[in-house]
Amino acid sequence: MSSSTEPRRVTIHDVARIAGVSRQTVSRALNDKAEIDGSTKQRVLDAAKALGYRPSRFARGLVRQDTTTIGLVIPDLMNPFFTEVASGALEAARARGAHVVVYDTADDPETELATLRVIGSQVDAVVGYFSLPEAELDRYLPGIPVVLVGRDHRTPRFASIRIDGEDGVRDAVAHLVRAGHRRIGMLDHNNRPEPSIRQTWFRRAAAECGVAVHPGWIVGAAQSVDGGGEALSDLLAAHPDVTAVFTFNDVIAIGALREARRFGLRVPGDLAVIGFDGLRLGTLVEPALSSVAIDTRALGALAIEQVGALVTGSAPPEPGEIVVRAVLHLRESA
Amino acid sequence: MSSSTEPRRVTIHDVARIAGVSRQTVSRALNDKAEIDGSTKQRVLDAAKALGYRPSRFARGLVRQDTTTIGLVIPDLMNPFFTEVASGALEAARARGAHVVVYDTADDPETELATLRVIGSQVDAVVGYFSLPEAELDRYLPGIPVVLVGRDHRTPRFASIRIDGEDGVRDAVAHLVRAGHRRIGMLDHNNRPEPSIRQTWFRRAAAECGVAVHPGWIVGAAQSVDGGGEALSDLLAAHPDVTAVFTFNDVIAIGALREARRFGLRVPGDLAVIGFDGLRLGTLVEPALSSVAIDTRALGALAIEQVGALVTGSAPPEPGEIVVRAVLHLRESA
DNA sequence: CTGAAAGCGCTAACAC
DNA sequence: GTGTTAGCGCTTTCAG
Repeated sequence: MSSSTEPRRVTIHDVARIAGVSRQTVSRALNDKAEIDGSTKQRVLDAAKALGYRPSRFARGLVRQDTTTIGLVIPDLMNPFFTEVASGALEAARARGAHVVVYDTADDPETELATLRVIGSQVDAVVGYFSLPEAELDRYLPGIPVVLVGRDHRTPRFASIRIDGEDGVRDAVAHLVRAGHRRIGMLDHNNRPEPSIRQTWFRRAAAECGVAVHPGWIVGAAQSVDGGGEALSDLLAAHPDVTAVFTFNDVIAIGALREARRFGLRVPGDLAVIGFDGLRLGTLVEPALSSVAIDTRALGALAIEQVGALVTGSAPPEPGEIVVRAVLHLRESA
Repeated sequence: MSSSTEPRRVTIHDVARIAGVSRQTVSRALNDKAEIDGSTKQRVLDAAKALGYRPSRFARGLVRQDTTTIGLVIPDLMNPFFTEVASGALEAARARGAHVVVYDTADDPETELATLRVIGSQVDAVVGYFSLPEAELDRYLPGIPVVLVGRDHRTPRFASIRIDGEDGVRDAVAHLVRAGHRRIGMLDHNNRPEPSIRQTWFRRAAAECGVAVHPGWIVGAAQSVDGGGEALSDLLAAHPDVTAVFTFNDVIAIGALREARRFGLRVPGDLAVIGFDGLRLGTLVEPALSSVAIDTRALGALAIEQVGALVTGSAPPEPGEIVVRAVLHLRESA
């Protein structure tokens, strides 16, 4: 979308000419400065309106460099988790007087790369969820402050916010075990070949609670409601004796809830379900979803704070220095 | 958040000095231009990295004015309707190579005003949901292309996208009547004193179908799930004989669904529910929500297209010229 | 292949 | 009160 097709930009110079004053006076009138005659000011304003003049944000930004624009990169706005994070980020940015350009990478590395390519010249700092290696980020974002959310940084000039759900997951598993569950499955994500860190927490917690986790009890799920349903279906087909599931996130858990209902299983009676994220959405489904909850909006706000700190020249934190902890929220599904 | 506290900006001039070349050569190296010696280029790149140089987006934008930045103003990102619209808008913007700065006005006129005050100098065009009168918009957005979503424009230089749900609502009411319902209530919003246009459509449809609408059958609801629940509770307390409800939107409908369940009512057996918006969310609840559906993502995309047209100098459309129609999606709740 | 000059549109200083 | 002079940092001519 280029503006170059337009006839020619109306500049402050044109307004000055029409109003019969200098450019400086035009500037004064437009910016509500004190030292200007009332009638002159009105004349300038009229001329500006008549010409359809509007100041160039670039020229203005160039001379009084006082606004911060932050690029917020998320994989999928339609995923309620990222919506909540974005919402918190927007609110924090507004409080700081910063502007936020939002980029949705569609959960796709190509799109993420394309975003990286254009973002550098549009914003003062970047915060978000990336899948690309840091070398790539560093390459396309030379010198630009970057805050990685949900993933530790290695590049010294970056910052990151770690999400620590280990205690929360331990509480979740302990809760299930206390309720008598011994065969607890997990619906992990299937985005990447490696198991998620959440799966690691889950296995560790199970071991600590003294319950074994059969390899077949852990199945991969696409990160969607349907994906969660299918994964539960697979799990139950192979291991109908599983009595509880922990899921990679709430979206998957909600799919599992729905699938359980279709199976004729009662939750939590026949099958207990605990998700991860603590989305608002989890309170709307029936039964309400128990979850290892992150304060998502606070996470978004924290991300903005961190990026603001980098912009104003603070030293980047150590990896793992900034942490958001997830805690177990028990509702009805377990 | 000001950058003025920083020591001093590293400019292209500094890089040129360190690399022992002219500024133009630096520019050439940085922008991957052809006419430059390989070793010179490397030297420049090294110097740039060593100094932590990064080009000023303002200076760059000033000289090659070729990127469009659109301001997207929405009342509440946490409301799934606006999330979906925003998502569609982001995707369309990406396709056009435009950048989108998102502003959440928190459904509050003060915040909306504050947003207007800063947005004008940050974006090339504005699109979104506003509650303020056009005179105010025009005042703070002088000369800037504006697209109003869900509300007709009067100011000639503006554009607007009308949402027409009249046929869809008629279909919804006709469906209910066909199913035997004669006492159909409505949960309208209670944001503003006036009844919503959706209520008007509802009354008109009911009249056409030959069913009377008792004034007490229409109650106001806060635009939230809880609000929907409370409103249904009020309605049923006063008029337990109502057998179906149409709601201002899906969020309210989902609250009604939940409340009906608490009341021990079966949906659609004891109470039929039809919402408005057609949110994804409606497919996740139990029973799945029937709704007069808008293609929200297409709406967002259309908004971006319209604003793009204005930016490139197209004549603004007439009020009511651009229309998105809502159609009845029958699922389980009616 | 590289440099010098000119200017993008605006505002902060300083004159008058 | 208003105009003049200098840039803000960058890229685009156009010479060499």
